[in-house]
Amino acid sequence: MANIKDIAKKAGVSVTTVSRVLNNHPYVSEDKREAVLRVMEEFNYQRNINAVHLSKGETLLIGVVVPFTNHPYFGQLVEGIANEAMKNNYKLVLFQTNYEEDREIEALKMLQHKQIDSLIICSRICEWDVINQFTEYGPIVLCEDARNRNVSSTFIDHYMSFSNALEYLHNKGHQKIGYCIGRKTGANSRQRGKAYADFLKRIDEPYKEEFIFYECLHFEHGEEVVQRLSNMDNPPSALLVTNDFAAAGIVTSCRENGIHIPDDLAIMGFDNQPIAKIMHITTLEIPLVQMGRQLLLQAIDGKKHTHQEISVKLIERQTV
Amino acid sequence: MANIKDIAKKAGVSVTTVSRVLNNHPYVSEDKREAVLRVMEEFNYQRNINAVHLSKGETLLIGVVVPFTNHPYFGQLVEGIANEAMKNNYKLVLFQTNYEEDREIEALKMLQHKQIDSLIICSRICEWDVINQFTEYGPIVLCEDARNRNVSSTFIDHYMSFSNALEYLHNKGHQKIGYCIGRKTGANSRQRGKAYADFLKRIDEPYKEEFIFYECLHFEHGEEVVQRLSNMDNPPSALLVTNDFAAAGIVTSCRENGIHIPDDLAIMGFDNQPIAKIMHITTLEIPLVQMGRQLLLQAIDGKKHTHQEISVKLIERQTV
DNA sequence: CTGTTAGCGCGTTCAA
DNA sequence: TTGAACGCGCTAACAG
Repeated sequence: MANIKDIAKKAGVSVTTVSRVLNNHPYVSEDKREAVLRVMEEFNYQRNINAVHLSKGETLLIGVVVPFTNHPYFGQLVEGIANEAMKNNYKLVLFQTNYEEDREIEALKMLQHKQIDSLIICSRICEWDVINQFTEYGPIVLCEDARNRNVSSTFIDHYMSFSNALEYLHNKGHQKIGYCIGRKTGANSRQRGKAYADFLKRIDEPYKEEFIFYECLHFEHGEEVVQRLSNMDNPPSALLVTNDFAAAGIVTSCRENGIHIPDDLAIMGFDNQPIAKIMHITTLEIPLVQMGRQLLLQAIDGKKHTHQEISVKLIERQTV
Repeated sequence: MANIKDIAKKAGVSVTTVSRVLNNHPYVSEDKREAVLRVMEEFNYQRNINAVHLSKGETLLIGVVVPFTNHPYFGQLVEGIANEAMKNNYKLVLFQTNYEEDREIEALKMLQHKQIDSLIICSRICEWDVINQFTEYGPIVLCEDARNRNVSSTFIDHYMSFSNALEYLHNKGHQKIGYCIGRKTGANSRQRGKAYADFLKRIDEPYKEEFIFYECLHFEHGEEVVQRLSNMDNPPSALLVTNDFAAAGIVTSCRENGIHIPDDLAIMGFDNQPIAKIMHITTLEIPLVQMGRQLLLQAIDGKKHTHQEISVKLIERQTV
């Protein structure tokens, strides 16, 4: 493939001049510019981006770390990131980690090696000391409260949201409340767990491990939850479900099993995905697409570390 | 940041030797290797990947074009691609196109400019003449029957599958059959449309435009379908729904509206997503994750163009 | 086993 | 306005 030197020779100018027309610099006479352009056309010239990257030290690539691609929560988040990336002429490198720490480290290393300009971590398994080792190499943006850290972040106050949701259920007359969540650990999950424990103390209810359902990520997991619920002597009368699809699965499964919602069991979802509307699920709206946008903007800003709290909204429907 | 030359100087060897230990080449004495490693440690040496890319002419990056990230069909496909990419030490650059041709062209141009080694197009809006302009720059892999083209492909025989599915419904006693699909055009959609038209001719039924439902992508679209169905004087008695989530939405919406499945309306889904199992939806299994794997392997093979047909399997459950 | 050297393709300073 | 020359950091052919 022809390179800048070939073009220069053929057009009878220096590589510098070619480079100038390539980058729309001033100080190139119109005739030379045209000559260069003509030769480029003739040779079907393609500039080698990697050489540009090497020369400039940036790639216009931004890494995005997600545990799973195939999940509506991350799907919406990535959608927001992708849209904003497009607008700003950045491309995304997707890291699907399955919550394996090595995959996250790979992503961090790509930042270190300058193959990506910055890194957005939508959810992580690795500890802070790991991330801290890489903050010097480029902007890192988290999707969790990281205000006291050396990175940027866009986040929800999960402690507060969860507390409010629990309070809401309590005000509706529920005393025995359980919750379904994706995973046990994780910054956001821990916040929610703490909110739950504190809430129980406040209303003077005992903490029951069996009222918490983990690995609740997809629609199909609703069935397992209802299964377990049916086998309980003293099941919760309300469930906070941190994902609308899982909530929809629970609602569907309840119908099949003759469990009436909200009378027998109240369900409160999270995210306000479209499915929640169709199935009339009361939910806490989290503007994921907008959060994605924000994450990307922080990633390309990179100036200093910023932190943006996003607020949630209760959407009352018919499952509570 | 220290570079290979600094390391060489400090370690008292040549850059070549440093490069050799960097790439695990043989022919490096143990003491020199150790000396180099020690200096690297000391300087916290980071190799500049872009320089490697420039030198080698490859990036270990593979582009993936999808219309939407946030869709279970593409979610599963990308999951398969991502898993296989991980195994082979490739990373993915994600292009979310929203079916805008310009976005697809951007991806093709990144191939042309060698920022990615090859490109997987999961679904496209652009015409073949556009793609043909880029085949010379690197392997392009499509997720549709492209056997007579200058690319590789992994595909389903959608004409055959759709025909079989229609035949199955017909054998179950259905004469008035409609279908729901994502979009009007697109290679796969056209194949299905043709199968549908041919089938109607075969059973001597008139082609009714109102029996076809477009833009049926998500769970929530099921509601609209059922809405339209309810307003028909002479609605179809069976529906082929090319997406299990949309099928699930239809099933759910039917329940709410007192339409009994399968007696009033038979539903046949596609993909065999987990939701289909939970909701007992009869469906055509499409091994998307496996297809994703295959797509990636074709992308990194690149030797010559290969074409792989994937077969589907009917999963009988309770909605037909 | 080791080092010299010539690229890879482009950006950019500096002098003209 | 222009171009020579150097630098970006690394790989690999070749010579020793």
